[in-house]
Amino acid sequence: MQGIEALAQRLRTQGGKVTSQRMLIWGALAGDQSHPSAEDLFARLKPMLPGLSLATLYHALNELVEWGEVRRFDAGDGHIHYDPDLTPHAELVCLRCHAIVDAHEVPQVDTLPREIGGYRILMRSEQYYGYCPACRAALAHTPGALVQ
Amino acid sequence: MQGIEALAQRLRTQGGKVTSQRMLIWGALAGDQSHPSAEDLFARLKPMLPGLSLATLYHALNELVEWGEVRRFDAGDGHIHYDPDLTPHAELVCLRCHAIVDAHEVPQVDTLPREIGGYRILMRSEQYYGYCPACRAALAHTPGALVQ
DNA sequence: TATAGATTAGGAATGATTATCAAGAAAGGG
DNA sequence: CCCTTTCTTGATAATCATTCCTAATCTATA
Repeated sequence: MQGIEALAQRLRTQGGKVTSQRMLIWGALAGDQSHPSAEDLFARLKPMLPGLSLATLYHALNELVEWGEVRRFDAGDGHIHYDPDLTPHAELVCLRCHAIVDAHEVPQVDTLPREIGGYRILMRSEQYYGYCPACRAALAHTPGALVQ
Repeated sequence: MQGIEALAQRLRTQGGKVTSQRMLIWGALAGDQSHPSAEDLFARLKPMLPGLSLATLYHALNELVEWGEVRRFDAGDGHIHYDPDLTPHAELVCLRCHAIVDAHEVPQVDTLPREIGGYRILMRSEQYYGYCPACRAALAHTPGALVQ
């Protein structure tokens, strides 16, 4: 039920306007598994929307997040990352190099509570923080016991 | 086992130095449930450490995060928030006003896998995004169906 | 106490994100 | 289909959290 049509529908319902920018931004994000940053998306969109402004992109992304269409999260690298995948899944984030990978190994309950503590819940986010294989190897040569 | 003594111990083990700044920063954060930002902490520390530099605070916080002593996360308000509570718990984050509350209602497994997908896991983070009671009320007057 | 190396303070620099506002589209009613 | 209203966009300036840089200071160790 989440096609570009449904998004347009939800936009109109809320009094928002369906513009080519919004549709293309959403289209560029939909199905993406790479957790892109705003700049990643900007570079990707530039060819098909040469006049696009960064401000417009940020604005549209913030709206998508606030409407519960897209999730944003912090990997510790100074960039905000966006993820259109709202199905239950966890991410692995490296504390050292900030690499991000989806963790499909982690079991998930696929029912999201409608409400918790008075909050109306729309999305859920789960991250596991640690050291990626490469950084583990790099840290192994360190005297300390950071990585057992 | 997590006193200020234990932290000093771990610092020394890794070849790091135990400084009053680090101890006070960690002390100001320990036991805090308010998910403070760097600026919150700076204001709190200034009285007891007048010469403290923001750069030092940021540096210390980044170290604490990288060492797995403290968790950082993004509430969407343009600030990084820090949480010293590494026990399994979820947070509720408002997509509109960015209020953050611990969600003790959400059941947790209290065993953290040592490793997932090659990553050495140190911490876990779980957030539920939606609208807080106040924002739900505010949005109820909106024509759209954002909050059913 | 002397030395080596890590850490800090301070301020300048960086750079991602937002604000501003005039110009340009969409929605909706006639 | 035209008009009006309202929302959205683009361009650039502004913001402001965070990081960088360097000399001075402190910790650990002998």
